Amino acid sequence: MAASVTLNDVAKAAGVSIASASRAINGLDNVTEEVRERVLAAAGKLKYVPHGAARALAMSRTNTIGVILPDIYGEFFSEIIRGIDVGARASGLHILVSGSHGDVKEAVKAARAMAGRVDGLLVMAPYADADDLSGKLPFNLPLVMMGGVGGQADLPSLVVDNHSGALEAVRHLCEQGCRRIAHIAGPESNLEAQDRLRGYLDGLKEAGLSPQVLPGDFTDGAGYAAVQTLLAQEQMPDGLFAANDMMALGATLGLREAGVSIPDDIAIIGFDDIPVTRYASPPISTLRAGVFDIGRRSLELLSALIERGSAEASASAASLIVRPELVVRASSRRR
Amino acid sequence: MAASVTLNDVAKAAGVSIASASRAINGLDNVTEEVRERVLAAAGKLKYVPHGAARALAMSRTNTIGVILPDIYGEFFSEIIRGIDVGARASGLHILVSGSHGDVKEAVKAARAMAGRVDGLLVMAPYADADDLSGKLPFNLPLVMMGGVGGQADLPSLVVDNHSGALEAVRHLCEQGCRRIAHIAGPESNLEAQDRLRGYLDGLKEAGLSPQVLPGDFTDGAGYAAVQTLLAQEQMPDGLFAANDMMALGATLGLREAGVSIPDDIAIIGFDDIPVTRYASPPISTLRAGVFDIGRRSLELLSALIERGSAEASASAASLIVRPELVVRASSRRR
DNA sequence: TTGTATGCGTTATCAC
DNA sequence: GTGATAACGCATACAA
Repeated sequence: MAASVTLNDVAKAAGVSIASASRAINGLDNVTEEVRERVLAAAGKLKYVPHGAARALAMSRTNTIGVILPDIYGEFFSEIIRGIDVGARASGLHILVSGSHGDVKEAVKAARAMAGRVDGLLVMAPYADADDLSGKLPFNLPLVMMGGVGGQADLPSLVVDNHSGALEAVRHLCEQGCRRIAHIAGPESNLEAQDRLRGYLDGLKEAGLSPQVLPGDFTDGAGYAAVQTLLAQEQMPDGLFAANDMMALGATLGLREAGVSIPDDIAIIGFDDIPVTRYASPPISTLRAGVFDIGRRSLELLSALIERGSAEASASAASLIVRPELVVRASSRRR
Repeated sequence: MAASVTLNDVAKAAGVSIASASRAINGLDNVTEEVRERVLAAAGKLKYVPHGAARALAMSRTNTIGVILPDIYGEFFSEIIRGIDVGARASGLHILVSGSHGDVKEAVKAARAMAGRVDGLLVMAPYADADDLSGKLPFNLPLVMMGGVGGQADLPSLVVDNHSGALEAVRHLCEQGCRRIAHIAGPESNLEAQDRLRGYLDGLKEAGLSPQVLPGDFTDGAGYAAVQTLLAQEQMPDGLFAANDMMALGATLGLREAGVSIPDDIAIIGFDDIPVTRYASPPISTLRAGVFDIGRRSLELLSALIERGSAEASASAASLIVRPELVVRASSRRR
């Protein structure tokens, strides 16, 4: 059922060999103009469409890259995908996506399913137990890791310097006069969240302040819940650093509901700079990790690896470390 | 380079024929337990991973569906993808995505590239000149159209009743006491936008009001720009219906900047119910098209077509029409 | 320039 | 139960 009319049919209809038909269709120059026209005409009439899998098998080239993300939707991942898409279009590559849903096993399974169907892999797996990946992922396929912790399995990767970003967030809040700075953490098993937490703790130590960490899971609901905890305390913090923007957003919602003024009563800053931060009221300060760029540059890196041909190059490539940039908006600007 | 260790290698290492190796790995029952263990052990040691393209070619089954959207990121499409992803996981299908970037040619090109690599196609192409699709798209592959206009090329499809949704939006604004209701339109070539515009015009006629239509392109920037036009008028409208939520969002931003009160000075309603509408201030009223459900149900429909096997079934399947639901939030609630 | 034949990695149909 | 072997649809080295 799949693809009924084959190159063979076209060749037959045009009265040439299958080889000539192939050449004509692929635009090679060693075919008479007359033959080419006959073949193309036949192909058009029969509505011939090349069979991707067959071509991939014959050429061992798919012009497709596999993308494995924790999820394939939502503000954050959507931006990553946008970056990848832009890069992919530039390189003429298609995208096979898969969500690992926070599970390493799923990620490995997805990668296995992609073998032989992609020319390279772009994977983001910020899981604590991601060491498993190093051994199970590379089916000698070019591979680029996105995010996660630097040097993970010393694969080529693009990582964000989460620690220094968090540090900067804390320093910024201090500069705005905050003295009691709380932190809404990301999932405990998330490596990036861990680094951000460490940065927060180091920042507070540096400033001689005492930390307060609330649990979170990167969702706006968690931000909202954390704020409820805060509101129940005898004393509210005057600064809040959320491990990502969605939680910061949820926090502002809860705070507004409670009539707490932002940034006067409490200054807020998030992390990632997803688009929605600009639409919030007040607009949320954040650390721009360049989510879009992470996607785009990862793809460029991968694309280069693919062109260079060898999967070995993959093992030698250096990791790019992206340093997040402080973006101050109304949620934390006091003067 | 692609996938170096093949089934042949495994068979050789296990000292069996390639046929037995295949059977053992695929869990068929006609193999000795002893052979199976030997094969699995060899496969594990050699890190064998089946070659997707080869398997697809041999089985003419890819367990993958192709998804073609105008774009593969952003609030709206991200929600569609989420729906598709949920359905796909349930059916054990992988997803090959591609953005057509508003161009029919691109969509066709993407579809061609997917032939032989997917078991079915899910396409959204709300373009005015999408008639081309009907002839060029179906490479006798199961196909489901998402959105667009109903009965487009009488392919099985899932469409939103944009006209009735728009009508409802206008009626709602009227009920809130609005007398001068403006509309920010979507792209002229977009079929869904056209229907929403028609619904708006019909609604105004019904209420005996005179329309004002501002051009737009579904981006927040367009909403913002439209508001600037409005602000420059001698008399502002007291109701605003944006053809989608992003434009409504941009409009509220512009209005807030100008110190116009929402909904007291002007009531606002959008269309689609993308997640960000809830985070806006004030939260934006909208028509819930069930973006997520469109994705999920489209996939279910496609999945069923694939199981049923025939591409012909595709031609007989009926179209599902989704009627959007009015969601009233603070941006248009006056009492 | 054109056609023939082989291989890509699997599955599936046979005999054994 | 197991092992040759023929597809699957295409590209290509080689021969003509």
